Amino acid sequence: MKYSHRLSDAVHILTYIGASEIVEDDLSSRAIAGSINSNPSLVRRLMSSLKNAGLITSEPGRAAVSLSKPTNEITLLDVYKAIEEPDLFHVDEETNQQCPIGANIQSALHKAYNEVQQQAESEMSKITLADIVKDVVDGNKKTLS
Amino acid sequence: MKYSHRLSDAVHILTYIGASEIVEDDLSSRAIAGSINSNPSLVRRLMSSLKNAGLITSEPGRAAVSLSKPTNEITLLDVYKAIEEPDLFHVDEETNQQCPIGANIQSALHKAYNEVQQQAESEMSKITLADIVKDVVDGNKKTLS
DNA sequence: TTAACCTGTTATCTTATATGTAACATGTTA
DNA sequence: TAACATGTTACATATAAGATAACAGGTTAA
Repeated sequence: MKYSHRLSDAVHILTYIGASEIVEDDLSSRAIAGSINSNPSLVRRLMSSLKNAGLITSEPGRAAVSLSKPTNEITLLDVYKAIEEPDLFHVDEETNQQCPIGANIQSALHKAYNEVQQQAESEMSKITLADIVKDVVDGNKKTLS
Repeated sequence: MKYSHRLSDAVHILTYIGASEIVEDDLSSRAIAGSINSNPSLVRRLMSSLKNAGLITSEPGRAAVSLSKPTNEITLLDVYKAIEEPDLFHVDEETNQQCPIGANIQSALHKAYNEVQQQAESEMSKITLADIVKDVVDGNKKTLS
């Protein structure tokens, strides 16, 4: 998945909810889809994952989604784990076990990838939805002034 | 691309070259493909990218590829940049510019993603081909003993 | 010099995935 | 009861990775 922007759209949804004071107060999937320039079904599917991860609260029939936690307690890592595959890189699991290289490269790569993954996740855990919302709100103020 | 193992296969190729003393000394694309359990054409295409990045040296007609640098001077980051798209995450570039959120989310996400990218790349630059080769060779010794 | 091998490149096919879109069961509200 | 919402599923389309084949041209050894 190289051309995916699921994570971006999921953050967009959370930002929309968290910064709803600067938009018309319509939190329907249709209104959020309008902001993303996508469609309500995509939004509802992403929201389903966010809901399963405990990041948002919603009810059938009511356009009344809300964040389950304050924006400074929702990290980029939380969204990543709710939405994306767990691993940034993938080991080729089909290497030739009869070859000394093929038989040992998988564990060597897993070890290397784990180190990169940990650093990336550590950084993601430092970035909160509050940071994103602030950047968006500040950017909007700048436009208005 | 989510299910890609191009990076793993590229590291596999470099490891095969760098640890060729523990395999039969055949460095043809056919032999390397045999270790990956793939096909020679894929190997040659990846090698083409590795060659463009200055990591390996090869000549048409001769099965005599070699590393352009010592294994401890080739990092995982070098391979990543030679093979993969530059960005781990992708910003949705189609957001609604008429919406305060849609108009400002892109730059906020770019900023956040850049921080994660930098940490990941920093970690990748610390992992060298020498580390991978060592793990593979050690793993092989363990099997033989 | 010729047969057998190789590299480097391109093209095609298949498969996996993301997204767009529609549909529908069901809940909510005025 | 009409209008609108969510939550879920199904399907079509677009994109990308990988498998495979083909071929022009270089290399090597008998």
